[in-house]
Amino acid sequence: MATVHDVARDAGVSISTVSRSFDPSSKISPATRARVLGAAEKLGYRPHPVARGLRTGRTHAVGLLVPDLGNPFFAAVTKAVQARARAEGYEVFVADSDEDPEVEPELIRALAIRTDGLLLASPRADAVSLYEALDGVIAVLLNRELPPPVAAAAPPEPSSERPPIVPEQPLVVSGGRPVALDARASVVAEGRSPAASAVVPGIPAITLDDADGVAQILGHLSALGHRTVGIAAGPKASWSAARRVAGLHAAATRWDVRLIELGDFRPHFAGGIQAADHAVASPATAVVVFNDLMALGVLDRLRQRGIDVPGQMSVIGYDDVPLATLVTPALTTVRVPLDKLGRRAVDLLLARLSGTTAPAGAQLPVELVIRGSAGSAPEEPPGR
Amino acid sequence: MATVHDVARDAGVSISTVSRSFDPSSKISPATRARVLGAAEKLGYRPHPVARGLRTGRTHAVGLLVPDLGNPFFAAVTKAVQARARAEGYEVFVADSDEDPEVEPELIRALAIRTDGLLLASPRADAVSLYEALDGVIAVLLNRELPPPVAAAAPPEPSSERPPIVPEQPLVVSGGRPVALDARASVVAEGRSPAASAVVPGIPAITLDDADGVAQILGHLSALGHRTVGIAAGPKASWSAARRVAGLHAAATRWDVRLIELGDFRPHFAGGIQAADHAVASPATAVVVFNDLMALGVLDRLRQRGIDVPGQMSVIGYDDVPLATLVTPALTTVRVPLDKLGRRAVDLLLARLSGTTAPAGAQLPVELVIRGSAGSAPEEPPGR
DNA sequence: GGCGGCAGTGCGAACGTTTGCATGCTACCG
DNA sequence: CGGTAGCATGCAAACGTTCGCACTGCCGCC
Repeated sequence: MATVHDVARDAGVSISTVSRSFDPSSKISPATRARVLGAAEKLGYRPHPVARGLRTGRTHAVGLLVPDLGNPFFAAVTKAVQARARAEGYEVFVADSDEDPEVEPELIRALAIRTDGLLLASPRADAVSLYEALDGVIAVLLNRELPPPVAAAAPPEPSSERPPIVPEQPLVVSGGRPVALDARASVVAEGRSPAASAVVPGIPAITLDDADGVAQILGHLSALGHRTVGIAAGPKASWSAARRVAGLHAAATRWDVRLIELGDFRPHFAGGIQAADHAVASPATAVVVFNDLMALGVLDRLRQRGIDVPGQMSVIGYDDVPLATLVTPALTTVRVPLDKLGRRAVDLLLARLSGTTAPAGAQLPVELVIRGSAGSAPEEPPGR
Repeated sequence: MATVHDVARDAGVSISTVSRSFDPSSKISPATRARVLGAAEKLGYRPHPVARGLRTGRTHAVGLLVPDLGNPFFAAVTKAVQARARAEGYEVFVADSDEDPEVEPELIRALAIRTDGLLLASPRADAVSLYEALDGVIAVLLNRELPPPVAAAAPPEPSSERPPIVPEQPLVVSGGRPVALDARASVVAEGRSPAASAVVPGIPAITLDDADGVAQILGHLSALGHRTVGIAAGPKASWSAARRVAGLHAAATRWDVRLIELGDFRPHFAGGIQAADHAVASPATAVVVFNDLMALGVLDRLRQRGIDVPGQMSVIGYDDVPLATLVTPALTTVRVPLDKLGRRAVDLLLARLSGTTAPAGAQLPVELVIRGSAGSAPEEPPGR
């Protein structure tokens, strides 16, 4: 591999000049620059990223942590992140935690040490572990918020239990230790929920307007005459799962719908199969499912059991993965702007890295897309 | 971040000693080592990978190129690769080419410059481009072979056309330019095909025993009475797709089956939908599909068109992705050891990196798993 | 008792960059 | 015509490691 020295020798200049020739903001006489660039081209010189990284402290790489690459949701996010980062001259390290919250801190540390910043997609670990692991690292969350650790002044639980992952009201910090990232500006609201404009301190995050998403779902079901709907929730450790359940309860009172929590399921096809059995055993006439992968499982299981969708049971998913269109009946689901989610997260991270005063995050709007898997409630209550 | 200097000061030794304390093969008095390690622990010291990389020329990172992370096949491979590499102390960069052969060379170059070696999963680019881009880089192929560029002595085509991607007979190189990687040992055969033990020069590769896979498929279909079967092939640029088609033709003569090539399709659910229409329009009573994702599309489309599977049409997929079990009828498909594929590729790459004389590659056995989507041929030829 | 050997440690160079500072040169102005 | 501003370039240090080499004791052997 050619180095600056080789180029310098060939062009008859010093290595400083070579280096500067690659920096557009550096003043170099056009003639010299042309000569250097020519020589570099000839020798096939490319600046060595590692050496550059050592000197500048910038690796031009970012880390991405996902719970499961096998989930189309995260695969899509990864694709988007990777494409955007690369377009901005950044390479991306990917780590898959296999849905295990325990390993996340170590993965975060491993990624952080080689990268300029981290993207954490739906991390499953609890807030305390995350804050510990993220100490001193620049990060952006995707699809999760993380309020700063509570102030020591607050009445401390004597137990060493870690706080559960539950969506909390944006909390006003009285005297908490200042967050390293100083991300206290207000969230840029793009969604429709009024809460979107609330102050959310902590690590900057790109989230989805789950409240609005589930509200749209429930509104739709209510309009179709459903009065009893089941919730097939995602994994306990999922912030968005908890958040959506909370959102559903909020919306349920508004539309006078009775909610039945069918349980927490693994966010996979197989989890959906389980969920379907729970739904059938319940008086629900519709089931809202944590994600499309599960919803496809539900659909398949219902067909297997001879239950007509949407005639006897309506099913609504979340994410709008490509498969959703293609199954029969096509899945009514909530479209989330996956590529935008990834892109925005990268942009936000890069902005923070370059020191620009970036917004503390954003909440992206989602949209119910009505297809065939949800229909009018059956005339008489299901007699199964 | 603490550096060697901090640790050295704290432990009262020189930085060399600190560095050596982390190298198990270095002789350091146990007392000193303990003191150093203690200080390092106390200060939270971690060797800086970038600085280390600069000095040693080893980044302890590998690159992985995939055509599409959205495809469960590659998602699974990525997971496996990532897990294995991490276990061996390597981080992995992922690049997704979005099924575009054109961008692969640039992605390869970008990855290669920051990593110790590359894993190329089913690269779509032609051999010449790949060899150009891989000049001087250590790489391992997954699910594709790459014979070395033909010797200049061979009658050269006057045109500048790039050679198409077709599986070739393992070719005996008369005087080709020596392959940088010197990977000419014979392949470790794990499959059942006799050809598996043939000499395959070029870049080391972990492949699947496609010949055996498609032979099993055709044997099964033949036993079920099918005499006319359609082939829904994958993308033209896919080496394995071409290879499987070739394998099918070889097997067809053996079992006296008539093959109908339905066309090349995008390796997605949507591609399967197209393929299904082609199949229905043909006299085939069974269709063998390039991968499961497509096969699921076929299944769905057939159901939509009211065609019973397997009563009127049998469908066989390839890959055995998780969804295959869960759909109705469950997909008869070929199980490929995805995680093993990833693991072995990493192992092979790491072996080459460490200079151990590693095998030139391996071919992994595959296995037809019989589920519900293929059944006896209909009594009378399909009258559609 | 002297000396060779070896275990343990330190010194300093090197990896390929970037960048602050010094320097030389040109050109302009008084 | 001399001084100086400012532009273009070079010098050298620094980033945090690793590792070849040199050095210091100490032990044991003859």
